[in-house]
Amino acid sequence: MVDSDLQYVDLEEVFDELLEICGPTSWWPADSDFEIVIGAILTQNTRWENVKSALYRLKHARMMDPESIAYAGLDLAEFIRPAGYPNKKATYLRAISTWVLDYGIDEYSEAASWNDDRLRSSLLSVRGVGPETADDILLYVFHRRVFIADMYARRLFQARDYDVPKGYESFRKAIAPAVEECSLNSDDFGMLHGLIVEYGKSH
DNA sequence: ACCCAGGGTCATA
DNA sequence: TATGACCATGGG
Repeated sequence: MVDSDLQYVDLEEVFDELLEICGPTSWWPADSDFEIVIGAILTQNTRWENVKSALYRLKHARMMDPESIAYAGLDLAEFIRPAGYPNKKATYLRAISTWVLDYGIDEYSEAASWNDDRLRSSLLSVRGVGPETADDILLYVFHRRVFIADMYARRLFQARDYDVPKGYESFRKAIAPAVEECSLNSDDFGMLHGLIVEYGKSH
């Protein structure tokens, strides 16, 4: 049998199916948009339980704001150590926090006025922000209609005999027509990603 | 002890 | 363009 083409995936059907199985999920769990940005960096190749510990330590140290992190010293690495790669991620957190100070993340910010492509490429220019992290921020902070083409989504569609191209960007490009076509809004896509991850964890 | 998680960078070919 | 080494902690 020839594998099905991702461009014809019915994402609404997938959404309804997973919602039926898993029930509603609340993604992205956070107290603020800035915390989502920080969490998106910290969770790279890292379990969420470890990230929660690091986020708690930052909040407890009153550092959960762009100024504190952008100008933090060597101790920043110690606060986030539970999330792994402390030296790398401390550098990344300073970089994205500087970006936030420059362009903003609230609805009246300069960044919010950019279209999806410009916003995405600007995020990708930040050290430590790759395609998946950029999409996390586009979806959960800027509320754009974005499909997170991560490993969980890959496994889901591979299990359904779809031909999923290698690499994040190739996968994303292949499913882009289905994202365009479907009637899911930004909040739906946010829930969809949560459902795909929760479903993936339990299978 | 071994494997991997809600990835990305950089050097190399 | 596409691999591979590297980054680091905690849970199974």
